[in-house]
Amino acid sequence: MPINKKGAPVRASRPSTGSSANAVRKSGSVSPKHRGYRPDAAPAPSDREPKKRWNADERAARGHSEQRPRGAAASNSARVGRERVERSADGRPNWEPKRAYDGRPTHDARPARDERGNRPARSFDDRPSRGSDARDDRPARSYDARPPRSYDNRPARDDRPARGYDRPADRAARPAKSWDRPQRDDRPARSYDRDARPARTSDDRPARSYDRDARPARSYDNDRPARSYGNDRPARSFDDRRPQRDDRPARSWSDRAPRQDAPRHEAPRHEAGPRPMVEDVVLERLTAQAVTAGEVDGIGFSDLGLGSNIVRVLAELGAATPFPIQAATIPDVLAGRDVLGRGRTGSGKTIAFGAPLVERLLALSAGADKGTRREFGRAPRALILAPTRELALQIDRTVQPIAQSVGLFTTQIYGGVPYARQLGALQRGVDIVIGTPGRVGDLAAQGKLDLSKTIITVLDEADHMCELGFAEPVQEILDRTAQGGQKLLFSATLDKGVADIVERYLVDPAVFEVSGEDQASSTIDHQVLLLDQRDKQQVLIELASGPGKKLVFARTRAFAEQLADLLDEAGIRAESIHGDLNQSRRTRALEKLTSGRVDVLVATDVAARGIHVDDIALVIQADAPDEYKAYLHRSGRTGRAGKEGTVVTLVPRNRRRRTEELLARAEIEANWTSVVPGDAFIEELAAR
DNA sequence: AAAAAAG
Repeated sequence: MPINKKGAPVRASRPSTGSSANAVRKSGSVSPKHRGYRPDAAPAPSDREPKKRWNADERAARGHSEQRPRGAAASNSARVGRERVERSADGRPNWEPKRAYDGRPTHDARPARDERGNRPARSFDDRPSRGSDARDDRPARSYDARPPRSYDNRPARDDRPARGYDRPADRAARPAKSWDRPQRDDRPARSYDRDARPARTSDDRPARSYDRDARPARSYDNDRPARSYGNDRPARSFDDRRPQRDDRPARSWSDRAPRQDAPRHEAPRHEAGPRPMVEDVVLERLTAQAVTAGEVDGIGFSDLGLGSNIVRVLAELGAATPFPIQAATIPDVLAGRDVLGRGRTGSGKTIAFGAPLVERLLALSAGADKGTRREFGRAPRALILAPTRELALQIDRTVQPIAQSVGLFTTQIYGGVPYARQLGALQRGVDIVIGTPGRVGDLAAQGKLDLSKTIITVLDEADHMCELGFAEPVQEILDRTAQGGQKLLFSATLDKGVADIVERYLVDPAVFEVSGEDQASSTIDHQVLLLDQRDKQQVLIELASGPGKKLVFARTRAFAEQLADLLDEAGIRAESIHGDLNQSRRTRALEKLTSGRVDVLVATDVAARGIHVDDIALVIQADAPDEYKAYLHRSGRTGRAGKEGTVVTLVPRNRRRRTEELLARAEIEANWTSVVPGDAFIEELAAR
């Protein structure tokens, strides 16, 4: 297996130069007969023998440098790194025709990468100044095989009527009416309806309108009386809540279900369809118990019921006093209740479930089986599932020290890495497993991971974990955990998408969110730049050229890769992270951003959720996301823990409408600006 | 249609 089937074509073919004809290239462009065949890029494809492309003899015959590793290492590196791509002597990938770079320095000018693929630190002096003054005398750059274009021979922009996107009044005048879409009723019934449940059709629901005004007001403001489910429960206070629990009328998810004033959550979901409108209505029941920031003033973690060891570790982790979502959920988690928690991105959800989970495990083992607590080969008693490996790792970094402080052990179980180490840890025995659904389910099915003693299960990014590709493996895993075990579901965008899981696995869950934590109160400034599609890459370069850490989102792996090259080529050190990279590359890319060795990370949505990197001041969406939740999560990589942040979304004019709708659904007020490359406003954003 | 998650 010389080359990984999935990753290699893209990787191996990727000129590290963000080059022209690359724009449309992806693995699909490989002809079945010619692995790596590049009709549009290769100088003379016909002179290249299929299957011998990576053959050493041929390479030598073609006079290429011989740096490419052999054997297994070769195939691996071909997949792994853009720096491993074959280059001819001038540093240009061997398939790439010589191109005029308009006088810009080419690869020849860049220092060679060392053995590990790193280039020596770049000095900012040896590359062309990218100041705005210098920009004009640089010829326009073309990245996708278009003829070079100068801004001067385009139709003069100034002649066009001014666009009003940056005028608030303009936007205010536009009613949010664009999403009262009619098509719901003729869509097909949901495919994963279970037999046990009656088939649902949209007909038994009141017609849903997406018109904001027609919907029952959804507000998380403090000025609305706390929602109660038909009973006048006394206001919650942290001191007297526990004893009162028994007096409360039983509140169960299911018997609250047929509410008339809210749309039923069982709207059919559709694998195909013009747009996933269904996911847009936030589950209203989640507003059940709102905690305000003021409510938790003066409360410490120990007041919430956490032990001194844990409190000390939390302080070391930088959490001296609980955030609202933590204050809200910790007591109920400790009490053994199922909990649904919604807290804005960066609001401290990991500690909200991690700390009480450890404390509760400790409490549960304090009794009879104290002696067996560290028994060799013991089965884990808690499981935390996350949608990406990076997130699982990150959760472990928070939970592990907390667990360690009370003598409990965690281990990470996720894919993309060898089994041995994970199996070894499981054989020794662990208390808390943190992982991703694939490998966890794999090991569980193999009998290597015994979940039957798992009495606490956490779904982080729970709404995502309940979506199409995840729901099934997640449910299989949940089915293996201990009957009646405690379930904790957390997400910044927790919505009705979790209803199936909740109905099936949760009992009388406590539902929390933090009131006032909506987008309006966020510390994130949302900017939308309307531009010509063909200007996107240049504008991206200008945006990314400022100081500070930036996270760039692209919609596909190929485009993420391409943009990383583009930025690299433009003299901006950039890494990419996406699912086509092997785990060590992914980890390294993220680590490079965290450590500041690169300022720019170009990512697919693999990095959209949960990933915390300190001090990302700017999130750039080279592609707007498809879904409003993705927007919220992506933008939530900045503005964390109350810090300021800016999100810039690049929107081609033909996607304007769609983006407007998306932002409206996300309840985000963005500032729209029409730009062309070189605009001072871009520079201003880049400088933030 | 894409991305993620097992290999």
